[in-house]
Amino acid sequence: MSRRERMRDATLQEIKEVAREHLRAHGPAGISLRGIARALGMTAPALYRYFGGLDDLLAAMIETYTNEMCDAMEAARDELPEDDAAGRLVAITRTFRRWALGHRPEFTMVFGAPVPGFTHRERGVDADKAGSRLGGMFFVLFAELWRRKPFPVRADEDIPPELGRQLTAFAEACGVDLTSVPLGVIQLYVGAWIRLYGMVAMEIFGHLDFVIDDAEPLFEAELADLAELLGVEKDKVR
Amino acid sequence: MSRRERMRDATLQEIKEVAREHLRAHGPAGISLRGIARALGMTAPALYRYFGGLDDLLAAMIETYTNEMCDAMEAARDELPEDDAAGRLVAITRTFRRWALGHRPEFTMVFGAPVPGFTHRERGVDADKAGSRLGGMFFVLFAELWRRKPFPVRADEDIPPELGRQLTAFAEACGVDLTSVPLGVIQLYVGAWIRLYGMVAMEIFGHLDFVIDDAEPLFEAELADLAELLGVEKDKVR
DNA sequence: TAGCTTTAGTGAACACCGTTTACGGATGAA
DNA sequence: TTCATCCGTAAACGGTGTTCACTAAAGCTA
Repeated sequence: MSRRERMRDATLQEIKEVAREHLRAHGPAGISLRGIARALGMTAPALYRYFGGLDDLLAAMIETYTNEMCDAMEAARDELPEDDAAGRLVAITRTFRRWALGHRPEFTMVFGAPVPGFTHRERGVDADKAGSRLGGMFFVLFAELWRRKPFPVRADEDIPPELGRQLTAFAEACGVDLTSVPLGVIQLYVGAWIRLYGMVAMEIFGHLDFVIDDAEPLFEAELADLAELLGVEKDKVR
Repeated sequence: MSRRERMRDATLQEIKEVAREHLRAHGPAGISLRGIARALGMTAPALYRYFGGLDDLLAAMIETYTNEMCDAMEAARDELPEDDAAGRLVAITRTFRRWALGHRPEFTMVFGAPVPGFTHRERGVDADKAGSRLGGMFFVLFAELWRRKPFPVRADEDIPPELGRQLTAFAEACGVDLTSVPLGVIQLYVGAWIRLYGMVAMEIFGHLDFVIDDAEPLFEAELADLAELLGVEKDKVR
């Protein structure tokens, strides 16, 4: 790695660090190329040597944060033995919320409403990759849990064909073979993921303020509900 | 009402109309005082006679859209007889999603991540009012449904005291008397609201794209699940 | 009707922003 | 030593929210 490459990499990293500081200090809307450049003792156009523009920087940030979050969740998962799918699922779920609470602006960038024109252009591929990694993480554990100790799910014939088609396509994209897991498991997984997202997003975005002041007990109750659905013993949750 | 007041009210309305056109054409980030003023044949500072600034205008827009959405839902509800709580609940739920799909930018403003500095300052009171109206609408139907034909819920003693306290406070704020409805109903309601929010928000924000292309079957499946939980007959849903 | 007050709207200015362009140096390779 | 590559700058364009001093019209009052 040449000297030049090292230098380039260093400032690239520095840019992302300062960008994060600004994000944490002033929120997603407080990120500006000029501001970052100023903090770095540079001028704004210099940043165009490193990013195609503001949107590119934001996309890179989103990718970084998504991976960070996934890493945190995988780390929490790997603290438990591989055969404890239930424990791992619970750990991963709690970590998701904890990470969100400790990284509110980052969570907002990753899981909030995307800025139009930004969404489908630059984000596209990367977001899908990140989404699959996260979604896949949960799904694999779901499938694992079901294989070890099946929990009640909707019968294949009770799932509308159109939904079944989509769930099948998703499972295939996750690399899970469909012969070992019925469609109902996939549907239950998607439902659980929606509940988890809804819970945390509402809390972070302040949409739960009108009903509740501290969301932790509610979250734990929801978690317990989900665990019950999956046939997880109560002592695994508490 | 004086002539001046009528004039003032007319331009005020005009401003909000143009603002909405810009919102629908260019998304939430595309709303600018200068742009609106230009479309109205005015200059930007003139708008300060009507709104304290951009944030105030955005807050007013959010309030308008929230009320519109609630109106649409109430209208859908009132098409069914008062004693058909189940049917009303289903109708209201579908209307929520339909409204969101037909008003994506508006939904994003109302239910997306708030801009910091904006959230807790101007929004505060109004958002709470709107949130209660919407939340209350669902909750009242939930309570009604349970009173007519109780569905299984968590026993009071199985709900952690801290959560119970918060649920109680919420029910009181909604004006529902607690003697007629157990805590479990409130908890189930909150859970259902979270699922509904999660489902629609993920769809609108594109966070479901990696798993599904058309969310309608999934939504209907989730709705059927919820209906089952509430002991609603299958033919009420389909 | 004359005079005064309130109000809507303007123009200029300030301080930001993203982005493009042309240009200077320094670095690295031949 | 020469030459190309790359990093960074300065200047400029067009956009933004917001403030301030100001004008002109509308409404009220004596």
